[in-house]
Amino acid sequence: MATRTDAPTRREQILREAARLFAERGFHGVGVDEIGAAVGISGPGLYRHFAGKDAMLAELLVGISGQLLTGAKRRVREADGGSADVLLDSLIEGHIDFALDDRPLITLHDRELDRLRDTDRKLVRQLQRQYVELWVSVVREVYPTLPEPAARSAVHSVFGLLNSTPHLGRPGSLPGRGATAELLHRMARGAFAAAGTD
Amino acid sequence: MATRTDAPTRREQILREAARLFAERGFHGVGVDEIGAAVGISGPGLYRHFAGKDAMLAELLVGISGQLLTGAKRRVREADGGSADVLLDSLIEGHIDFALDDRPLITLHDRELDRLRDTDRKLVRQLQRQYVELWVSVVREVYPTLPEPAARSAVHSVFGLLNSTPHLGRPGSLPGRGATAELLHRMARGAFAAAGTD
DNA sequence: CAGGGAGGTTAGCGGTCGTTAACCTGAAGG
DNA sequence: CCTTCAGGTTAACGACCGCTAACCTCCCTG
Repeated sequence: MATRTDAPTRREQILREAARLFAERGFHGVGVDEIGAAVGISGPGLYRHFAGKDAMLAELLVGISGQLLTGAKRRVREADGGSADVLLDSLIEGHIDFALDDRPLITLHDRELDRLRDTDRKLVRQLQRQYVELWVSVVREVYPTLPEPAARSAVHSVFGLLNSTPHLGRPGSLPGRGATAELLHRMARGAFAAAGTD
Repeated sequence: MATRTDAPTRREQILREAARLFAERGFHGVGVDEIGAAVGISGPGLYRHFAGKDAMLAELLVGISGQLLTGAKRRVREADGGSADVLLDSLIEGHIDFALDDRPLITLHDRELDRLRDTDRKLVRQLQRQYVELWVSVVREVYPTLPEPAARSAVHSVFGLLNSTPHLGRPGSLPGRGATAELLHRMARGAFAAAGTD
């Protein structure tokens, strides 16, 4: 067969397996030997690709936060001039896609942040904050009576709802990806609507 | 028999601090010396009260799951003969109280389960499953058209929403405990309503 | 008032972990 | 054909961690 569009580089392979293992057993619960074994090399061979175990986690978390924020900004741009209501649906859809397709990353993203070095942690926190604030502004446009602190709480809570995908049973026991995505979407909108209705 | 308002025993003190530390830095990220220091004794002194570090986590997780389930069963009993709608509100209220008052435990409860020994993990899983199924049956009574798999997914998602309290900022930056509880309650009901409306 | 248990202490052992050092190898390039 | 180098290997080091051993010291009680 012809080479695929992008053969996954070894770095990406390592990051993928590291994410899975970190999500399963926690950052401190996984040894570098295990990560190496997961990609067919062993232990110290990883140091040809990363400065250390911390660097893998940092790259994962920065990547996640950046990807979420970039995607959200793109959606805002594409919806320019449209209704805030449609934009909110778009944001929800994007977040659900991410939560369903990259469960290990979603798990890491709100679990292992404190294991980062100061500089990396601040960067991730900043990206996450921008993402939240973007949502908050859209939510407040859809529900103008909702005070900002309540809107921010509501956004965090809806993230909790959408990020519950890892608890939803392994893919296969679900009613199907599309049905699950739609259910989550409806629930998120329902939650926001309930928050915005005094 | 035991009086109800005892001064916290050393065991309880240890469990409390261990829960906080485990939630902050992860089970593997906390050393026994730190736990000891948090209660004013040092390291190995903990072994006068617990068989080991694992035993502390086990007691915490079994305690959480059991407490949630017991509380839910009590609420079902007290609501006997009443409407399922009121009962669902009662369950939500109980879960919110727990999520707001014991944030470290809520964090541990869905994060460190895999660090348990087989026997303990199975016990915790069983308690959690009973708790979920209790919610599912109540939700299906309130929204009879909702299929069981969808109801179960909805329950897990609402747990994700309610358990988002640790992300809501330290207590003090919130609009107040009562207002936060009410907001979470409304959002949970809104999410369920959206799930149950085809 | 002996003595024994509850609840501490410090020293240290054995194992694990992240990381480095030193070495190997196959393929590309002039 | 020789060199270079990316990408591996194994050995080993130092730090840390969970836990045990050995010992101490109150306080309660018969």
